[in-house]
Amino acid sequence: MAKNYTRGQLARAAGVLAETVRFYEGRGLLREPERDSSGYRIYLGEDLRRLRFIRRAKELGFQLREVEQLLALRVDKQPDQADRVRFLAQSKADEIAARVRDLQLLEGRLRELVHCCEERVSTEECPILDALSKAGVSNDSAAATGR
Amino acid sequence: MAKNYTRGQLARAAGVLAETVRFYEGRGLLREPERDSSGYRIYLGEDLRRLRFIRRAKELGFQLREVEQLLALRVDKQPDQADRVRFLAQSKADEIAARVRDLQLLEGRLRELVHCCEERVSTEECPILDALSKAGVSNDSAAATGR
DNA sequence: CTTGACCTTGCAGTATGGTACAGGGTTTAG
DNA sequence: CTAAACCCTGTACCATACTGCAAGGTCAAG
Repeated sequence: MAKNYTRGQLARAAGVLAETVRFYEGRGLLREPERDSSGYRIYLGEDLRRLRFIRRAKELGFQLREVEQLLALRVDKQPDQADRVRFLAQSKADEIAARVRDLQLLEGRLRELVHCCEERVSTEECPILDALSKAGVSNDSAAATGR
Repeated sequence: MAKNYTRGQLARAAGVLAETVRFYEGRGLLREPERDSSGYRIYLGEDLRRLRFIRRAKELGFQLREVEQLLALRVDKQPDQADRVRFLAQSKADEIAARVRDLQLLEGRLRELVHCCEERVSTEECPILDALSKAGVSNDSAAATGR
């Protein structure tokens, strides 16, 4: 029982609009599907899985370009590209791990804030700004000359 | 030693463009700063912390509207609003926790993929699409009528 | 006292990611 | 057999978030 879907059915099943499906097809995120005798798109279960992945990944804060990269991470029986895929997968995994750490930091601050509210402590003692103070690309050294 | 910054210095110290600072000011994400005798904006350390928070939160996948909400989570000595703040902080924390779970799932899949590459296993056995298969809003039941 | 790097304002342009028609054909329920 | 609810294509429009430019003022170095 391999079901097929029309564009609208696929969209509904994945929780997006039908127009979005066509947009993703244009962007190359979804393949160009087979057509029936009257030109209607015929989608399969794998398309649904893919579309759901795209939607979920977007919700996690990835841009379409990044989702594209994630979806491209398949070896496709060309073992000479395995090293490239491995490198990309590792980079992406590390990047996600860093993101998780920051999100957990922020979550911790928010939970502290909840606690402060319960204890009616002034917010000054629960600063949320400190949650994300990692350096990153920012170059503090070059600035602050007093004026 | 409380340093002040010009717009450009603040921007550089936070890792954004000077024009972005003005844009954030217009959006209300940064306060309207004091001006010196010739109209130049004078920023303080707290502005830098705030701008860095905005940048980092954006990198974590929050929209400016959400960043605004996060930054608004202060009680400001009005204890009657403490319950509202507590509720918002809790919701946001829960939301982040869910996001973390999904990201960790995806990270796990990527690490598996790395392993598959090392072992030269076909990617068919390391499907990344399964990483994010949670239901969410999607209503599978209504679709798939075969045609 | 000029040159270059900054600052000011207002406003226009860009990139991303959809979202919404218009004008037509198809399919299915009553 | 008609009406609703789909589907097709092309194209225009939208929100979000910047990003750049023009026209001018300021400031620090040489």
